[in-house]
Amino acid sequence: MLFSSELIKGTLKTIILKLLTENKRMYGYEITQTVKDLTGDRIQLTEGALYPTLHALEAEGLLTTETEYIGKRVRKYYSLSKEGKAKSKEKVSEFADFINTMKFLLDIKTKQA
Amino acid sequence: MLFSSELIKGTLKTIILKLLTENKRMYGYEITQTVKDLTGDRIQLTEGALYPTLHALEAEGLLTTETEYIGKRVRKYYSLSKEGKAKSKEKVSEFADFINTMKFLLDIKTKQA
DNA sequence: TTTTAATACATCTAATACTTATGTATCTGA
DNA sequence: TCAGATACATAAGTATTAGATGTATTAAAA
Repeated sequence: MLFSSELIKGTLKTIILKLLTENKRMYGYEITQTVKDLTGDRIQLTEGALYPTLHALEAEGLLTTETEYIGKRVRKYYSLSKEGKAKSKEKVSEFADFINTMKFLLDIKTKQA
Repeated sequence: MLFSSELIKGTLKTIILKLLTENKRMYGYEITQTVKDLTGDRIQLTEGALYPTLHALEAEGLLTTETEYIGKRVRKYYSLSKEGKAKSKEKVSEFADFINTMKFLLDIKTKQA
């Protein structure tokens, strides 16, 4: 990863939930590629982090799954449950607050979208 | 802490280095109070996290120390070494990039300073 | 045609960082 | 006088995750 991995710690769940808010359903590999593409290779999720996190989110009842076969290959799609949608908003909002707090603390100017 | 602690993970060194860039010298307790004040109680550093980190930064050669007595009480001041100053810029800059990347990824609008 | 790279799932170990708990001691104000 | 704040610090336990490894299929290149 381009970013020191410590930085990304704690943001993985938020990233996954947000992506699923916008894409309805995604599978693991797709998530890694989408994040890679959207961040210009700056964030590359490792499988060792991704899959345990997906399983954890599912166990928390935030994600539901459906399995499909593409040819002989299994593909497992993840979607947000109702609670997942609520949690997603909450997490993104918390992260936005965090960014503002840190911007102030570190006196950072960010680009405006 | 108001922020879920996972969010703050990986930012402690950056916060310390940045504060020392602006204050020349600070002692541990002062750092915890300054962060608490500047963030409106949203980030409260615990001593169990702070002191090991200060010692680690010192061991890396990024900080220098001087001990003073206030009455009979010891106070240990930390300052940035030359390498520490460089590292501070680097860390803050990396974090700024990280924020921009995450803002884009999560589609967040932040307040401009 | 074979073999390499990409797709796609997943687990395990070791390292790291942090929280929580604990410990010591001084100073100040009610 | 004694509780709360100041001030240092370590230790044990928890959690996260990078990196390694494993399995298998499919597509593309050599």
